[in-house]
Amino acid sequence: MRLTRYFLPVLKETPAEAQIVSHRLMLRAGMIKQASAGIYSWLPMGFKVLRKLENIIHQEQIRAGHIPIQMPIIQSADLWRESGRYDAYGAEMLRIKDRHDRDVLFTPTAEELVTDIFRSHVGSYKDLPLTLYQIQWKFRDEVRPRFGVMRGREFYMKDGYNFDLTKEDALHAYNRHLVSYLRTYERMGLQAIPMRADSGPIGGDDTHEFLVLAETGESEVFYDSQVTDLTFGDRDIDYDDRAQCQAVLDEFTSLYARTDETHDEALFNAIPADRRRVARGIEVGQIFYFGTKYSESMGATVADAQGNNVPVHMGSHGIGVSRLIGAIIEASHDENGIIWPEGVTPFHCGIVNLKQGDAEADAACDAIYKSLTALGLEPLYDDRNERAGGKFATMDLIGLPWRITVGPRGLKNGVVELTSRRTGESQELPPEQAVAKIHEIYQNL
RNA sequence: CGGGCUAUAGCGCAGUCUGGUAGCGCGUCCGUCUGGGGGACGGGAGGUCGUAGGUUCGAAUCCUGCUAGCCCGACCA
Repeated sequence: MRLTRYFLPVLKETPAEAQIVSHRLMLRAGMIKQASAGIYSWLPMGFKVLRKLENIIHQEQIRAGHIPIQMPIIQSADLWRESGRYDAYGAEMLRIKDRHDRDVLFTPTAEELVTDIFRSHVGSYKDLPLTLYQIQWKFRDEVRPRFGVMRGREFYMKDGYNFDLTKEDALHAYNRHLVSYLRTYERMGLQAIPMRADSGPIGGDDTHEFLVLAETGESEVFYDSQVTDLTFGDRDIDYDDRAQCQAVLDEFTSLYARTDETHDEALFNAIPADRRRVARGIEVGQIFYFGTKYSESMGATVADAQGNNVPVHMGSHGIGVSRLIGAIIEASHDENGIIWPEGVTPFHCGIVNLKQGDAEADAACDAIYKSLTALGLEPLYDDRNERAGGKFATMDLIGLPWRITVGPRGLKNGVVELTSRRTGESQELPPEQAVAKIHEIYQNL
């Protein structure tokens, strides 16, 4: 993409309404525009990142054997009365009347709807296990939205629901979700620590929240420092292998790691003092096993092998997609702007032409642009007639992980500059080698 | 939902106390010179001062209602 043909409304100054760094940077980098309190339009670059996260989530969910669907955002109140949550949910649920004066609502979550789909079409244990998920806009009418997309009212969320014959099967589904979430967050360049959590209004027995450590996190967290040494890496996983999935869960949840909701001072103090950590975290996902809570109230049963109708065991599992963008920026930025991890960056690299209009510099930039594009990479070429300082400032702000700087001075020696946004380190090398290097970086991702 | 604050050009702000020609910086548009970390000079465009009413010869400024947004708390993915 050529910057002169793109829509990237960057701001030099910070809008007054933004307090925390991710909100400020998202506004300044032209990713979002507030439409009203807690509701945002996603401008091209923000939308691009959102799509990248979504793609990673889809890939990892499908890899785990889970099946994508899409459910409506406006739902009838009837189903919610059936589960008893229409009255239980409270003012956070946005209730609307349609033209026939029927009660409808903007979905805050979809247990009722997915359970209705299930009970309409599934009747036998032979159809299990089944996990359906969607990535869809949700609405929770927060009393006080804040922190930009991290605590909006409208938010984009992956929500998945497993249906299993037995508790053991459902716990395996729970473990599958934990494993797939670990992989998902790592691909996004994030460390998200599973912590024992409280089940809240969704209800249930087993639940873990995934937290990204950040000073601006809304939750206070307590953990054993060894937990941050754990990485999933590129290990092979067989999602049908129960023992293997269980082993991953054990590995990642045995060390002490809890939010303030479930914090246990005595257990925490049993950790060697030098490993005790108290910090703040941003919740970016949560997994639940809640058994037959909805299947019983809504009659979601299957015939088991003996021909008895039994309620299915369920769980639900969420990833806050839009808030993840805020979390990634909170975890990865400096005083000049965002630093995108390679896995989620809106463009793979920036090309800065230091002297727009100079025949040689223009030609070299065009050639680099074409080479990168031919390799399947997406560069952002700053071809504006701006001075170098302005172009560098924009690139730093929007945070592309790699930058190729092209100027007449370097071209005289046959070189361009390749710079890492994260480390600031630069190397001079011929244009073809810079292209090859970028290609290599993304191939190894 | 309790407490506090704000609303003036695209963004950041001054002007309000003490009523009298609506300003500054950045951005933006045109031109010239520039050209390796937000450059210089010259010339433009852009605001019914959130909204409705009131006081007054006269209201961005004083008074009242309303709306929107922000911060702290309670709540929450």
